Amino acid sequence: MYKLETIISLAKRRGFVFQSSEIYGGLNGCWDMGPLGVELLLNIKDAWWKAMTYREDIEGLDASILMHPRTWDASGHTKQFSDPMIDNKTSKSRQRADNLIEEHIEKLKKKKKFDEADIIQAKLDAVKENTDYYDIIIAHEIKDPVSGSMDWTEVRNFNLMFKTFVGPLEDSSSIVYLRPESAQGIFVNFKNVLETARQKPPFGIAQIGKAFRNEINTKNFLFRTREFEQMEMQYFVKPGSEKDWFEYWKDLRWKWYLSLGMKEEKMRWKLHEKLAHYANMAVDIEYEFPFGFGEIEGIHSRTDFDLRSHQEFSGKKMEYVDTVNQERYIPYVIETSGGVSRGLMAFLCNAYDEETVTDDKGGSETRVVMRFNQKLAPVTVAVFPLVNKDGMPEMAHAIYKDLQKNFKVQYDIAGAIGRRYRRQDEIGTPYCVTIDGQSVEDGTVTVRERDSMKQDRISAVKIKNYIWDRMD
RNA sequence: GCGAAAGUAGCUCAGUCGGUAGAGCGUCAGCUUCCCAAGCUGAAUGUCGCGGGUUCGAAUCCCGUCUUUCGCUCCA
Repeated sequence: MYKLETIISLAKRRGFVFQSSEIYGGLNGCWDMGPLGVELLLNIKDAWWKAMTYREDIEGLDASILMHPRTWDASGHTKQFSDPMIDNKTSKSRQRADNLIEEHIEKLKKKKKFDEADIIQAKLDAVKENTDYYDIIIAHEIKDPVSGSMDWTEVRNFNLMFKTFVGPLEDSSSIVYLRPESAQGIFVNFKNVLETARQKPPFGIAQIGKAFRNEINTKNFLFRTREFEQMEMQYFVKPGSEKDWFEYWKDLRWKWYLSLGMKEEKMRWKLHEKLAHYANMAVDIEYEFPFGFGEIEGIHSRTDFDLRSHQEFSGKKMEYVDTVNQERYIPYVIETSGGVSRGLMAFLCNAYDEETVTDDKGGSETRVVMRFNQKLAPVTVAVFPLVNKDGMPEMAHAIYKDLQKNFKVQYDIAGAIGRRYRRQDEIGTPYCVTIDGQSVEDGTVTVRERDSMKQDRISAVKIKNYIWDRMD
């Protein structure tokens, strides 16, 4: 297991990821994709888009980030997306008020004080205002688990949605939110897509887009950021069939990561024990990062919560009418939701490798190799003239220009050939094409494969097919 | 948000007692080189995170602030 700093350092050194606004000291938890990072990012999104939408039952969508404020009333975010927090003045610890009370109830149950536990539970269920949490905490003398003190502040709300204003007047009537999830853009367009794309359940809508959450704190490089991108697909199914489709998508999404070279031993399923208000089944795919396992994708069975809620709040019917079987229903939804930059970070960690290589003289050194899957590698092929003379640069450059029509290619003439190979290893380029003295005479080149460092001599005109043959 | 640590060249880091900055690697130019980073010559790159204070003088001492890392907390 390599350290996260090692990977961040390489990401910076080679132009994968930079800190946002770095020259001004950076902005907390915001990151920019450099020249190689953006290629990797686009390759991940492209692989996802093709896997999800190049099939008959899924349509694409790109919804606006700003949405009608009522959207968030319907989705539950206005209410549920703000956490009631309470601070302890003695220990300076901050707790979620509702969690604090729930823990207290658990403790009482362990002590077999069921009567008191039930009373508090009933009060907790009836909470309407933040002061209600406070009253429970004071009335039942709930102490700070850190200090044991009861020196609490009032309960305050921490809203995780970014606010901004539409139009020139910054008053409450013009408040809009940056979407905290991209899913709602799909739900509000359910009927539009259903009709214009002439689909019927089971079918899905896929979208890649940014979402924003004003997290209390950001963490672990790209893992938790306030601005992030999601790859989401909402699959609409007939109520009653959701369990089968849930299993279907679990299986497919797991295999998608494997198909891009993710190591299965680094992945695991995490079952949600506490379900969100909208879900009846939920699992995460987790990847083992250097700091531990973390979610990279969630597969959730969202029931008809979202569509039903939008129907209620908007007054527009969200039903599918099956004219053949003469039935109408609000579809159930299976959601697959992956974090793009979390995925990128997982693929970065997954690719990073150091190996010891020995040279002719018996010395040894460390070779840093990013073992990206060929579909994800930021640069697919690099072209080098072996030496900078005898017609080799000219031939190499012509091959470079030709490969550029189909691939992301680098041309490198600087330094010894071994150095150039290593530069490509460090950014994960799967193939290096070298033009040597024989090339100029018979039109063949050597293709060097990144992981094995083995070389094949092939005709220059066959390079593209050579790469494509290995792409699948 | 709390606690702790850190921030000096692109990266990794050194910098003594306070006297206006260095190394290795990398990068760039040229030479050399017929296959795996180590040859030769030369070059560029720093308001020492930012702001203030103390001092004749601050990378160094003090205060504030920002950022990062770790631990809590949080992650419907």
